[in-house]
Amino acid sequence: MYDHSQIEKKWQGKWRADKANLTEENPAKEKKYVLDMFPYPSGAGLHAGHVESYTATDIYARYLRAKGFSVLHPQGFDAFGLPAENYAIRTGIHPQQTTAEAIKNFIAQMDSLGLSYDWERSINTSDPEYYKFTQWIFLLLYKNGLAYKKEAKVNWCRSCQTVLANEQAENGVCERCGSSVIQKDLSQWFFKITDFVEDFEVSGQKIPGLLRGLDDLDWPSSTKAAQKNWIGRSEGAEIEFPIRLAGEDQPQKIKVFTTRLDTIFGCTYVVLAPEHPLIPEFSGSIKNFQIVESYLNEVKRKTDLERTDLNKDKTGVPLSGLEAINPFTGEAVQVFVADYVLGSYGTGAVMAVPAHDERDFEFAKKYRLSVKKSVKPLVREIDDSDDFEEAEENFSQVFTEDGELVDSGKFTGLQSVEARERMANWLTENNFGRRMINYRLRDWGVSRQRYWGAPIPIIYCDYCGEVPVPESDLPVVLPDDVDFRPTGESPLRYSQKFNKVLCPKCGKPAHREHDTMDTFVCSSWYYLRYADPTNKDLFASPEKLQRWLPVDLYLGGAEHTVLHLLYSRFFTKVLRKYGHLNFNEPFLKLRHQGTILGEDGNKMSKSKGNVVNPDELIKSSGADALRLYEMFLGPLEDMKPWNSQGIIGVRRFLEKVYTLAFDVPRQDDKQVLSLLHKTIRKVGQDIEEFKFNTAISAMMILVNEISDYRQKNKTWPLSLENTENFLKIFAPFAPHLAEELWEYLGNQKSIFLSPWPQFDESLLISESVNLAVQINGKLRATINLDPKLSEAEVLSLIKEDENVKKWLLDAEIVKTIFVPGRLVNLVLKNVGK
RNA sequence: GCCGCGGUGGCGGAAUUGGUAGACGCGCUGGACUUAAAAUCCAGUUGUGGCGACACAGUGCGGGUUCGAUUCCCGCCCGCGGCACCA
Repeated sequence: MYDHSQIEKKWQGKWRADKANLTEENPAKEKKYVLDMFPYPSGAGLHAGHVESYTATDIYARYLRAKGFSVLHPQGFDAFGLPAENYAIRTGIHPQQTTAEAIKNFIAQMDSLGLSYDWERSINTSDPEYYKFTQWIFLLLYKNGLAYKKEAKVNWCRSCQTVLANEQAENGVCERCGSSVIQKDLSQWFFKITDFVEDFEVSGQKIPGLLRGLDDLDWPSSTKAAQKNWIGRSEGAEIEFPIRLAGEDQPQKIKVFTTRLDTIFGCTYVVLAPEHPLIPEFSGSIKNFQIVESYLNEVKRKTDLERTDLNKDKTGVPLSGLEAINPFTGEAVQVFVADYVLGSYGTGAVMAVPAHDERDFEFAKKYRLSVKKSVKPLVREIDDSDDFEEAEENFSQVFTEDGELVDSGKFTGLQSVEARERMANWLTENNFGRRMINYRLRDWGVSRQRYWGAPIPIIYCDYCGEVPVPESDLPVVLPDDVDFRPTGESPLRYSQKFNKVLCPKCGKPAHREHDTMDTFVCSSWYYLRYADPTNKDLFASPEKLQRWLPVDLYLGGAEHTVLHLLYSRFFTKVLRKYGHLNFNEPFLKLRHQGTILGEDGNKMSKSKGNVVNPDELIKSSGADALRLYEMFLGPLEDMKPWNSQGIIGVRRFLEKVYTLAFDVPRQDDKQVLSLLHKTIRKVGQDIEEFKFNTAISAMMILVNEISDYRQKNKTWPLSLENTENFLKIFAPFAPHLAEELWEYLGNQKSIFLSPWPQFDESLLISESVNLAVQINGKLRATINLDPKLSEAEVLSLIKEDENVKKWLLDAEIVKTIFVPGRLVNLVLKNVGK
C-alpha cells in the first residue's frame, strides 16, 4: 500500500535533520538563481496558485542541482502592508504578531509540499535587520537627488484613510476597498524613476535604461509590452504660443506638446487643463472669470472615475479675452479650459486640431468651433477605388492618420513624416519651441500615512530643516506604542518614543518624518538580500552579489507585470549607477504562472465557495500527488480551471510507480530501454522549457509500457541501474516517493545528491517505425518497417500493400514525396478511373 | 480605440515547429472480478454511414500558398489580459 502521509512525513523530517536544502557554496560549480516572487504572509495561508508556481520552481531547481549547478533557491516574506494593519485596527492584535504567525504557517505548509527552500536564507521585510537597508537605499536615493519631497495632488482613499499610488487607484477606484478615490494635496516623497527611462552612463559605459533594457530580457512579450505601454514614450514637439490678452501682447507663453506637429495649420483653438498655472495668473483679467472659476470647482468635485469617463460629453469654457498666436500662421485663436486635457501629462495644454483629432473634433462640434483641414489622405499607388472613396468619406469627418499636407503654407504637399521633421527644425530656428519626448510614467510616490511599513529615515529640525538620518543610526525602528485607529495621518505621529529625537546636525530637539514607505519599496530589492541575508553592514557584500546575481529564473503572477517588476528594475539601475552592482537587469528570465480558476471556471474566491485548500489535498492525496496534479493540469503559463476529479489520474500513476518498482527479477528489455532513454531526453527538455505537463505525460507512457510488459512477462524490464535512472527523472516532480523507492533499492545517500542521467543517442533510434502512406495528401495506409530502408525499397514494399494497390489501379504516379522514417506521399493522376 | 495572447473531442490538454490531428489524463460505455458496491484490470470512446474492411467530413469562419496546413499568408468573427481623453 502506498501510504503517502507516512512516506512524506518521514522524508520531510529527514531532509530537515540533514539540512538537505542548504545552498551549496561551491565556487567550482556554475551558479543558478531560481526565485519565486515572495508571498505576502496572509492569514489565509497558501492557495492553489502558490502551489503551482512554487512546485514549478522546485522542479526546476532540483533539476538544475542534478545537472551540476550550485543553485540558490530561497523564499521569504513580503511582510509589511495594509491587510495586517487593517486586521490590527479591527482586533487590536499587533501586526507583528499576526505576521509572525502567518509566516510560521506558510513555512509549515511549504515544507509539507516538499519544497526545497533554503530557510536559513529566508528574509522578512518587516524585520529591522532587513528594513535597515530599505532605509539605506532611501538615503542613497536622497543623497543623489532621486528622492524628493513635493506638495502634490495624491489619490486619497477616504475609507482606507491613506494615499494610494496611481497604480493602486486604477480608474479612480481604490485597489483595496473599491471605494472611489478623491484628490488631496499632501506633502509627499517621490522617487525619480523617470530619470532612468533612457540609457545612462557609468564611467563612460552606456547602460540601458528602463525602456531599452527590456530588449535584452527573456520575458513574456506581453509583459514587455505592458511595461513599454506603462512608460508610454512619445516623440513630438513642444510649441510656444505667444499670448494676447484683451488685444495686448503678454510676456507669457502657452507651451503645448504635440506628436502631430504636421497638423498645426489646422489648429483652431488652444486648450488648458483646469490645473494649468496660467489660469490663476490671469484671474483678474479674464472677463468671464466667475464662470471659469465655477467650472474649475465643478471639475475639482469630480472623482477620477467621473473625469476619465470616456462616454460622457466633453465640457469646457472659453477664457474670454485670451488668445493664443499660432507661430506658424501668426493667426490668433481662442483659448479654452477643459478637463479633457490632463494637467499631469505633457505641458498641461494642447493645440486643438479638430480636423485631425477625435477628441478635439468632439469638443469643437459641441461648442461649434471651426474645423480646418490640413492633412489629406494619400492616394494609394494601386488605386483601389473602394478604399479611396472610404478615405474621402473619412476626410469629411476626422482624419487622424498621416497623409499629405494641404493649406499649410510652405509645408504644403509634404508628407506627414517629413513635414514633422522640417517643421520641428523651423520651430527651433525661429525660437518657437523644440523637439520633445514625453512619458506617461510619473515619478513614484512612496509616502504612506500608515504604521505597518518601513519608516522614512528623515528628521525635520526647526533650524536645519530636512535632515537625513545618519547611516550609523539606521535602522529607524518602528515603535510599539501606537494606536492603529486611522486618523488620516500616520499613527507614528502620536508615538512618544518615535518622535523624541535630536537633530543629527545641530543636536536640538527635532521630530521624525512619520510617514512610512510603500511596500513596493521593500520588495524592490529583496532578491539582492538573499545573496547575503545576514550581513549587518551592507545590503549584500560585493562578493556574494558577484556569486549569485542576477536572478536566472524569476517566476510569479502576471499581476506584478508593471509595478513590482518596473520598480525592481529601477532600483537595480540606481544601484548600478552608484557603483553598488555591476549588472544592468535583475531578472534575466521571467515567467508567469497562469491563474488557476475554480472548478466552475470563475476566479477562486471565498464568496463563490470554489476555493481549493492545499492542506486538505496534501492530507487526502499527498503532497506528491498535489504537485504532480497541478503540473499536469496544463501549460504553466495558461489560465486553467481546477478539476477535482483530475487528481485521481496522477494518484493512480504514483500508485503504479510505487507497486512496480518492487518487482524482481530485473533485466533490460530493448524496447523498454529505448523508451526510457527517449523519456530521459524528453523530461529534461520539457523541464528546461517549463512544459511540465508533457514531461509527466511522457513518464506515464513509460510506466504504462513497463506495467504492460510486467503483466505479460512477469519480470521487470529494466536493470537496477536503469530503474534508478527512471527514479532520478521522476524525483524533481515527486520527491518523497522517489526518495522512498531510491532507499528501497538500497541507496544510502539521498537521490538528490545523484546526477541527472545521460541519455544514449544510439538507443533512441527505433528498429521499426510506422510509416504513413499518403495518396494525394490523404492517409491511406500505415506500414511498419525499418526506418533505414531506401526510398526505392520502401516504394516497392508500399506497392504490395492491399490498401495502397486499389488506389493505384488506372492511375499514374506523377510525383513521389519521401520523408525517411515518416511518410510517403504518392501524387496520382486519374485516381480511380 | 491601441498593445499583447489565444480559439483543437463531453472536459484539461498533445502534435518532433509544414509531414499519420486528438498523445497523456479525467469522464463516459461495455466486459472481468464481487452476493453487491467500491477499488482494480481488460476493451472502446471526434462526428456521420456501414456487421465489417473501409469511406466521407473535421483543429472559430472565408479565401490563398503547397504533393501535404492545427502549423505559413490575406480578410473576418469570438474570448482573455494590459493600457486608455497621454494630445
